[in-house]
Amino acid sequence: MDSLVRARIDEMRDALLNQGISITRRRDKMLQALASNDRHPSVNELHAEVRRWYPSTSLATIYNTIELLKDAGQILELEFSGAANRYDGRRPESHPHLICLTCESIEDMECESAEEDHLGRLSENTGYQLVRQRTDYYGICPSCQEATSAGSD
Amino acid sequence: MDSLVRARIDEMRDALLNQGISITRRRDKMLQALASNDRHPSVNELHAEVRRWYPSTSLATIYNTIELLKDAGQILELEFSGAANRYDGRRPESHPHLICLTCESIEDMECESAEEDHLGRLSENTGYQLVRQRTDYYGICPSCQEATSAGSD
DNA sequence: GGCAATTTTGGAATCATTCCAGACTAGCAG
DNA sequence: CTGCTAGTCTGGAATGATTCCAAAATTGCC
Repeated sequence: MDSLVRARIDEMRDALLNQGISITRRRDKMLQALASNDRHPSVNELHAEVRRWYPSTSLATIYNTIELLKDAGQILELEFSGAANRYDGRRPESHPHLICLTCESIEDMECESAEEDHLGRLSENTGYQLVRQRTDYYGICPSCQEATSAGSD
Repeated sequence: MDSLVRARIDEMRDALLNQGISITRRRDKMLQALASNDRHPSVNELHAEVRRWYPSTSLATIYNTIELLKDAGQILELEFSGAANRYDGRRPESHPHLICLTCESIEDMECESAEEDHLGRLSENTGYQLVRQRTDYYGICPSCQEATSAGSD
């Protein structure tokens, strides 16, 4: 297993332990699923993954664990109204995403800037106590563009 | 009525007419509600407003009109999973918002930069055909901060 | 082994949104 | 004025993600 993945799992685990939350077997599998999946999985995908090891796992447990991780600041939730929410457990801090309107894939956008304490500065300018940010770019991903142009001629 | 509001209504109306969509009385009221409300109303609020004039108006009509406006590029939809979506009919192009986690208010963020053809440039960099962007800042608005500190001492 | 606290389950409840079939309306032709 | 047609609107049912809840299961500890 990738050492970065392992490090990330430990980070999540420690954060939960620090809040007095025990790492049960299901929760452990869920951390693994989150740390090793860069596709920004939905609750259903996480459920399916954990179920591969513990088939009796209920959806409620997945939702419950996500709640714990949110409280611990260890997961980023991308909300959608028409579709299921998606989760980023690899990089829990605010960062921009590229979202394909066709295949619903989501990937992290590499972003040079990320100036230091961006939220802090904006908080001063706006008077808000800002705690997080959401930035998403919506469009058609390269592979869906190909698929479309291939079919059209 | 504010002339900017009136101009915005005409803009939406023309956009719909250009697509062969007629402006019925309910739709007209809805355009007025959207153009004159800067609080980023939810479907329920729009429904209540249109109902003041046409009490038989059903929710489906509101959703339907929103769909028409989205297709015409005349409304910005802010999706949320736990709460109702919110709409910005005054500035349909992508722009950042300040969202209060306590009172759920949403306001436009004035933003100096907005460099020319930002999406176009990012499209080249990423390979995506980007069509819109979502940027939201989440925090506690000034008046909720006051309310909290007032109650705590 | 037994107790107490926590975790998990499964199903019901909630709620925004979508879907749909039938009722309605506006505008036009005769 | 009457009837026709296309488009609009209604009300309620269906959908689906999420939340809630009480009971069952599990865990850690004495």
